[in-house]
Amino acid sequence: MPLSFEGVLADRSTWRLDNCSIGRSMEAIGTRSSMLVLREAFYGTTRFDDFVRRTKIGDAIVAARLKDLTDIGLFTKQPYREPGKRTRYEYLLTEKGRDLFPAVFALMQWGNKHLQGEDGGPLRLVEQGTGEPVVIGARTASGRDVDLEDLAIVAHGDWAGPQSD
Amino acid sequence: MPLSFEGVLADRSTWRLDNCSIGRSMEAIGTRSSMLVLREAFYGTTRFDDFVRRTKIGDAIVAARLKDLTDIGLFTKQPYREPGKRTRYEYLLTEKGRDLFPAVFALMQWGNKHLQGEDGGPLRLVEQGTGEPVVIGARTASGRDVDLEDLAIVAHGDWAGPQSD
DNA sequence: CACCTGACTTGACTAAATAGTAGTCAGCCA
DNA sequence: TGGCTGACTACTATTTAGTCAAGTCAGGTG
Repeated sequence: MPLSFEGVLADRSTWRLDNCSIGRSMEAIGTRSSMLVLREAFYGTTRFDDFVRRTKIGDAIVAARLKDLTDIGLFTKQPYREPGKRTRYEYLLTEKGRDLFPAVFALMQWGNKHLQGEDGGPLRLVEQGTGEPVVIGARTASGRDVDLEDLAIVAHGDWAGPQSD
Repeated sequence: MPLSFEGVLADRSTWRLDNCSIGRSMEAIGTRSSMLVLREAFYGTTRFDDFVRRTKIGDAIVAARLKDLTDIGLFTKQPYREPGKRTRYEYLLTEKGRDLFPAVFALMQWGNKHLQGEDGGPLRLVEQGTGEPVVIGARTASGRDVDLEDLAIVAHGDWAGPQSD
């Protein structure tokens, strides 16, 4: 059995979650187009036409996504001006947006391993400078790797009591 | 600027991806219901009615998701038999399914930090036994933490040449 | 000042995900 | 053997995502 529950959560039959962070995250950013826009932003793209060209998503959807993601605080709009052009806006990741990088690259890592051919997909994450391969995974604050079997879930905050239904 | 590109990828204007692993992953599992079913599976749920009860998703959708996810190889169906009942099937995560745990818990971690109130959501990941907090993030093979600014992308496999359009 | 361009916006439509309800069907039990 | 239960399957409706084409509009250029 993967993963264990500790404390009041130990008996899985006595509680159920209705404000699950995974569900909320998926509601906020759980579409292909959101993820591709975020991918591009992590790749350094900031301008509308670059998002459109590099994601191959239509301009209407890119515009809608940038608006949504800006509304929920993943991007900020900064005015910029190219000589001889009028003022436009570029879309810069906020901390909230940047904090998504483990999620986005975990999907890339999984896709590389399981949805591509033998070669494992076109792109790899490495550390800048050293070129060492980079892996997205779980570890403790003190730096130990943790795999699924060694994970546990604990209740946190005021939501500490099980409630059944 | 977050993240850098190395080698042939250095000039972002000369290439574009059309077999991106992030896009493929989202096509395979990029729905709220898939993620919630996977969450439950990581929590140890294996049986149909438990998935239905614990996710609050309707039985029709759970059945569809379990079928999809089994078809693409994230679950296997194993027959089981309770005394006095007929044979049913339980849904067990395959390696391909288990490999998604960084992606799923990265979403949880992000949601805890950015989509919940002050308390940061109801559940926390810790290491079994020690109770140490667990974080999903990037690190090198040799165990060093890497953050976004120190990441780089390199081309891999036969897809090594830029192609523009 | 008419024209053009880039960055969106709008609208019409298709496709996919989700919700809710109503079957189906294998087999245990009376 | 006829009903009951649990695990699905099928159907309809609604909502959301995505495609495509056309329209808007600020402002710089000829």
